[in-house]
Amino acid sequence: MTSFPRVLIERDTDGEDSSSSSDDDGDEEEEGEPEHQNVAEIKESVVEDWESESKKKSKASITIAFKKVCKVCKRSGHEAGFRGATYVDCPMKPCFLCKMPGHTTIDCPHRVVLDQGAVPAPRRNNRSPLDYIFERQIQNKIPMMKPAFVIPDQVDCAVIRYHSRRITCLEFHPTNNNILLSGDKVCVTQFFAFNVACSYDIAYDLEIGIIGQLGVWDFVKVHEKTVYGNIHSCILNNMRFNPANDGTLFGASSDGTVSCTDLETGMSFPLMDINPNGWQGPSTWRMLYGMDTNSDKNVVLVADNFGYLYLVDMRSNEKMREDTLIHKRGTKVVGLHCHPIQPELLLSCGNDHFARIWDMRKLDASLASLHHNRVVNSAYFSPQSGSKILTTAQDNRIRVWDSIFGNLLSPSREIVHSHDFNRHLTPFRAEWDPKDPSESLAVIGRYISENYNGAALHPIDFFDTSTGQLVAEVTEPNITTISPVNKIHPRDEVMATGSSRSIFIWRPKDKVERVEEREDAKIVLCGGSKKTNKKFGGESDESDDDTFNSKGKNSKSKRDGKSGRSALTKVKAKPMKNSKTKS
DNA sequence: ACATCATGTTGCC
DNA sequence: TGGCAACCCTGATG
Repeated sequence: MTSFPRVLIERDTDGEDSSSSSDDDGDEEEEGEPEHQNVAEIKESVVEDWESESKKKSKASITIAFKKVCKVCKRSGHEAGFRGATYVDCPMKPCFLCKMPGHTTIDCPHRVVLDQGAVPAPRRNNRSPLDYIFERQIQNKIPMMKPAFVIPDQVDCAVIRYHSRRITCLEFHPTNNNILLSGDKVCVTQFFAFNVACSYDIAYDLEIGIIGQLGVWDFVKVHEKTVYGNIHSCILNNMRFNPANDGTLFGASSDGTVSCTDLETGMSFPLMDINPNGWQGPSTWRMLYGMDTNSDKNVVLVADNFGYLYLVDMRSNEKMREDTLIHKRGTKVVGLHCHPIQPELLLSCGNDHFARIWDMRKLDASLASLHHNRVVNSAYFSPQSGSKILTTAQDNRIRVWDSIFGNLLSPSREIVHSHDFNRHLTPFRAEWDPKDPSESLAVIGRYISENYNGAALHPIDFFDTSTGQLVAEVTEPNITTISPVNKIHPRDEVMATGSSRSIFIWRPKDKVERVEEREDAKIVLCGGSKKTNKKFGGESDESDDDTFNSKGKNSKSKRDGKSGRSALTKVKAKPMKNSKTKS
């Protein structure tokens, strides 16, 4: 409260403020805001000490100042924001975590603080007879001792500022264990901006590709300071390796093509173009989002922003069937996933608040529709048996659906977890640990921060979805940014994280060399200036050839870099043009 | 320690 | 259905 100014005046007429106070829960006109009814008087430059104001304006001075208002609800008397490393919510809004009114995240029952950090509610639904049946059945099948989860919880190496924009997807190489692919995305509007302020149709006429970046990084050779440069590709919404040839990668692109990129050369060619007639206006321009490959059927599956699914033969590049509407017409299909065992089964999810299970032989009706309250960011079959489905929705809930022991009408588990939508962040997606034999470990980054000894950090959460328990929250003091993209290695005890423009490789603590050893050359700084997070990329060793070494010092100063644009040559991510031209 | 800005999407009307 | 605001913990930069 020391941050409140002593003298307050309502900032006047933000047109929408009145509307915002009306649209959000007009029920909460509590006595905490006596001055709200007196705005007119206050605007008459009645100035009050904020503390006495709460005691009903007794005196008026002449001083004029601006009243501090809450940046969330635009009202006075409180202020949302950080107090040190703890974020204080606006009390006028529903809980930012569970979305229920009446409390804030600090008091949220889904954010019980134990030791340090957040523990979710054990589960929302009461146990049903199905649960007990499930337990009895599964107990006969699994070993008595459930193997312990392996949590890669210590940063082993990192590439700082690898990409020029935020990272959108990560993919481990299917055969080379040490290769990580990363994609970023230049937004269409930015594309408009720097390409002479043109629009999509002009770009189309000019045959300008929309540029996203594809990074290929050998994270073991970071020691030897070898980082492959970035390969330009078209804007990637999703990528998958070609199951028949791990040297090529398929990409679903917003330009409506399925691209096939050769990782050696960086050359790519379109497998399919769903805008064969070119630009007919934004209402008809189709963009591809969800994608997966099916090696049994030799098809690439992609889905677009109008709800349609397309199948392309990988070898002949022929479309396999008529375009099929699989989600509400006009809504984006953001995710596709093929069942790991049964090649006919397909899972899709999209902006119509549904995830759907399909039999690919009979796509006119879905086998099941999993309803969510908000947009579904992702939906994945469990990696081994495919019997469970993990979905992430924008209502801040992770759901597990059981196709064997559950009825799929409602999730078998709901975990409240902070992963809100934010236009600046890549959408969060909960992902299975592909190595977990019990198919229960899932990872997802957390939006809201926790105060870790004075530092506001956004952990990466590991859930045991079979119990709903948070089993690990992984943090690193030097990663102060949110980590929406996380991928667990399919074979090694490794996890990759994309956080803002940087990539981090985690391993279990006992598998990481001691810090003294790794300080030498495990953090590579790419591109831009070196103002980065504290230790990572801190002081640079400019005498080095093409990378910066991390010194692990200056963990205090966040902006301690000096100049240092010079020393990055071949390693760096090519900076995007950042022209300010706008029409 | 601030201010600014980039600029996507959802959901409502 | 199309148009249009609101959007809460961003992150980089100056």
